Amino acid sequence: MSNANAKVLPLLEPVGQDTAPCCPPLTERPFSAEEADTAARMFKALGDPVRLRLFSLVASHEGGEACVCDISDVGVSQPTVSHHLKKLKEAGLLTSERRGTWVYYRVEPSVLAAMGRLLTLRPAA
Amino acid sequence: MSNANAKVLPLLEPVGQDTAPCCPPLTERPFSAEEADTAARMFKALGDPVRLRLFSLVASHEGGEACVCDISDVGVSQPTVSHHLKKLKEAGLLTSERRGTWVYYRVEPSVLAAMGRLLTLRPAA
DNA sequence: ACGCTACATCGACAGTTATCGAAACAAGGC
DNA sequence: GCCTTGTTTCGATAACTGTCGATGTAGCGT
Repeated sequence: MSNANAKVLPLLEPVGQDTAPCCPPLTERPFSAEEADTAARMFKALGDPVRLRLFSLVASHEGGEACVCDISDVGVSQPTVSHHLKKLKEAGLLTSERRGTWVYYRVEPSVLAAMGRLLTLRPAA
Repeated sequence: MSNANAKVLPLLEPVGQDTAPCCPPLTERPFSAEEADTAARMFKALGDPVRLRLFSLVASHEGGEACVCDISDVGVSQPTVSHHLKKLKEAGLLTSERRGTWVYYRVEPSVLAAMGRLLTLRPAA
């Protein structure tokens, strides 16, 4: 198995605090096919109600992280929760770490900021 | 037919400039099932590369609007373009208006702002 | 070693979605 | 009226996605 995370977003690594993590604001110029593909993957990850709730649960949890046991009460089975968390992880929105029996998930702030920047309106134009 | 837009987001109408259009920031508190359902619909609409490109083309076009003929060059057939535009419209992200032979699409700024707000990080906490 | 708990993966199924070609519809010019 | 151009709708199909139960794996406690 060796969870070598083979599907993390390629543009995640070089993300700093002021570097453009993936794309310019949607309103700035037409997206290329590549940019659209990258950005759509992130939006799609949040395009499911269960995933959105899980993400919100992690993001709003004390300390910015939560173990699966804390957030499993969203009305679907445990395997389904695990499936969705994996999707969020593959989209680069969450990271996970095992500590003893439990696995803790936390949000990736830079990606969240990147998506927010995508949706900014034209300053004044 | 009578295009009585029967599927516009219910929370679109009462949106002002400072009222919460749908949900608090994702990081503020766990989303309810209802909130998640509403917000996920918007994210899902942008979760497709073709739709994202179309949306970006409209949003970045001169005057904030574009006719279908201006944005049909995204690599899919014309019916498919129309299909995606319809989806974006149903999600409340675009509005359309027919002027003579052409149909013009423009972005709904309030919804864009709402999604941006959803993704804001905790101010300082 | 054994069982128990927390979490992940597998395999299958149902529902949804993206895509196309063909056809219908709308507006304008002849 | 009829034809041309632009756009939407229709019907069909292939691919994807969410969901589950069963099973597998990792760590803790006895």
